[in-house]
Amino acid sequence: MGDVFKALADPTRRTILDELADRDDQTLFELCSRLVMKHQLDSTRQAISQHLDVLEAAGLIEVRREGRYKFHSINRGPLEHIVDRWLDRP
Amino acid sequence: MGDVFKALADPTRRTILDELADRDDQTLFELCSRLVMKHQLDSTRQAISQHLDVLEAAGLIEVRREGRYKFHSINRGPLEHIVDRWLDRP
DNA sequence: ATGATAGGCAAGTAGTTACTTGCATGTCAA
DNA sequence: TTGACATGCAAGTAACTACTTGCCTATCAT
Repeated sequence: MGDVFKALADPTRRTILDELADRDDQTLFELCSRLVMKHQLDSTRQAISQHLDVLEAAGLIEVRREGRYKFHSINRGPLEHIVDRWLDRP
Repeated sequence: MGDVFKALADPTRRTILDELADRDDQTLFELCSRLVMKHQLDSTRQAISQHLDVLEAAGLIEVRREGRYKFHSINRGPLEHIVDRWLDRP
């Protein structure tokens, strides 16, 4: 199991989460083009793919295969209470 | 201004925040000994000092000088809403 | 003043991380 | 089956990060 904080440490990965929060169930190519268009990112497909691996290992995204496509969705679970250890809220 | 997520990416820094959440207003030496005692950490003074610099740059701790002492306290402000961009809660 | 204490500065090192590069696998449409 | 498309794998590189090491400054008690 990957480290959620380490996964969030990279700005590109946070932008990927932004994009997936806006639109679920995107393929790698979809993500790449939308990251270029909307977020002014110009990473290669392989770079994005590796970021997705890190995010998946941290449990921050979930994956669904269908034929040659692989759809990625955000999983907000790990985000819910990661900072609660330092906060005094219920 | 430092990156809050990057500051949180290191386990030692998170432990430092744990310790400061438990007891505010600690000097560097106090922190070092308590990290050894309570958290099984054995980092050097310089290592801890550099971690404190990162945490301060990220706004996660605040500092108060008094003579030759420097007191460190946790600042929970930056922690409050860092994940809200991906969550749909009020 | 002198020594002890608390902390600061900075260069160097080992390990990690993001990214690239090139090729391979798997799926589908024609 | 063939070619195009979507993704996977893996070795290499450049930059970064945590940590060390050695010395320096500042404050205080005696």
